[in-house]
Amino acid sequence: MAGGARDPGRSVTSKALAVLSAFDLRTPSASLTVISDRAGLPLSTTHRLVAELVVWGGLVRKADGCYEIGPRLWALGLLAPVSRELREVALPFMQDLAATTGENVHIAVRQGIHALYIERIAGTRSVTVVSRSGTELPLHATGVGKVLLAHADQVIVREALAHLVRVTPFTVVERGRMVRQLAEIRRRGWAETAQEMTMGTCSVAVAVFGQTGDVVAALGVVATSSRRGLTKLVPALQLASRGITRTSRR
Amino acid sequence: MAGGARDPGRSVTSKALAVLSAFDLRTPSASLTVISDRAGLPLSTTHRLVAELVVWGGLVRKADGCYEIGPRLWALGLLAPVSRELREVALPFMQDLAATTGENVHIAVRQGIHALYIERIAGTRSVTVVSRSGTELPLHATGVGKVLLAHADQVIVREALAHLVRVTPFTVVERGRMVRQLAEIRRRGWAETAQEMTMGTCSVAVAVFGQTGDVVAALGVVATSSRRGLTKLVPALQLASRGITRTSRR
DNA sequence: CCATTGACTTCCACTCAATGGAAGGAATTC
DNA sequence: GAATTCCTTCCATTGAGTGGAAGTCAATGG
Repeated sequence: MAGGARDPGRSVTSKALAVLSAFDLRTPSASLTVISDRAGLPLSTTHRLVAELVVWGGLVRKADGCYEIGPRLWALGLLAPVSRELREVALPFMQDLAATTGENVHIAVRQGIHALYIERIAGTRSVTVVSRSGTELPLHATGVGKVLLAHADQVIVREALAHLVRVTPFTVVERGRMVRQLAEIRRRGWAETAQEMTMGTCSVAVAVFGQTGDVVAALGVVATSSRRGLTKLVPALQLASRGITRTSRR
Repeated sequence: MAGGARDPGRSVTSKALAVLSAFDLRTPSASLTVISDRAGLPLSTTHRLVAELVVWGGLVRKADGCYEIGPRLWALGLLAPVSRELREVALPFMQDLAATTGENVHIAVRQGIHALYIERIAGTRSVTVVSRSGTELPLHATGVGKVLLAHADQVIVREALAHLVRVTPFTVVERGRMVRQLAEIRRRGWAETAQEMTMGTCSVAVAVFGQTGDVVAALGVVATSSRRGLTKLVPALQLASRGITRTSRR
């Protein structure tokens, strides 16, 4: 009866990965039907793939029947260089920054034309923030993003300048102005934003260099303070950035 | 010619997962040949699977040709409950503990008969520690492990008591003594170890409760101090534990 | 300079593992 | 108790996956 009406051109692996892709920040937990919908796969196929992922430990079935990402996949993700090399080294310095400044501290790397947030440490003044580990935000509207863009390849810069999406009324969407800002960031060594991503919050950020002198990440502080107040934190950020560089790749 | 000599009884998915399983803490980066060896798959099959994983973003190829876990897999792992619910909530409390006590703070959950370390915060006195996020250590030889075991199901306790492996000369390997220690831990609300996992380091730990009153994790401090000194930190640990419970599941 | 080695990539005819519609359960709602 | 929702199992069909072999490329060394 069945069997014939396959979905040609799609590998088993791609289907298994589609199942995993069904999970994201807004859908960290999903029922079989939801997974099947989101992955665009027949229910029976999804059922089989999910079962295999559960046996392996990549997914876990909760009491209510919904599936979640399992510890095995979590532990595997920790092996990624962003976690194992960057986060591991940067965390103590970020803690010190958060403790002494009282503000939220971020570290991010560039992923295409987005800033990928690796870690966030909440300061004591704890502003509510949009970013979380794993979040991607546009390069042009965030402090860390501007730093990463200022040190990116020309191809990336051109790509990013072509997508200056307006997020708030203060987002810089004029190419010429952004180009001038990027030059300024390279010159003075730090970037700033004022309500360009979220209304009511400002940020400053500096580059984190690898042992070879290339920019591997950006370290930033986000707060509700005025720009003036945040600018004072630049020396502390630069100190932490140097510490991270010195500590990495022992 | 070929084609016939398959490896029957093994699904494509299981092979793809075997490729991922080739990566671990000791092998966070591997060449195609190494992956093929570790996964027990023919080179050409490995090649195809790896290529698909790279396209998806689960693996990344470095300049030297070796593969590493990619950002996509890392971000996916962050969706696991241990990270999204527990770590996210516990981190600020752990930071405070590390800042005020100056010692290394750990949080771990039980995974079978092992303590799975979720996060470690280095104190200012920074002892070198064995644990890292994602590490699994025996329940009976660690402070957090003993807490988790003391509140575990009888089936688990029996299983764990059957595997009291000696790690150091001070590891508790006598069943009767361990049973008495577990009862004591339940009674007074905290566990301690003295050089039972690593020579020269001691630890104390307390349970972290979920909203329903069940033990979901264990919070501990590891240091080179004497047991006497560490015991003083129990109230601080208990305070942090309560804070974590209160903050979770808003 | 060419032989050798090792690591990776591509090729292709064969075949069995994957397929997915349908039917059967189980639990919940109306 | 009928309808609905969600999950699980079944099975004949077939094309996606297979892996040995041959080809490519770079590095080593005689």
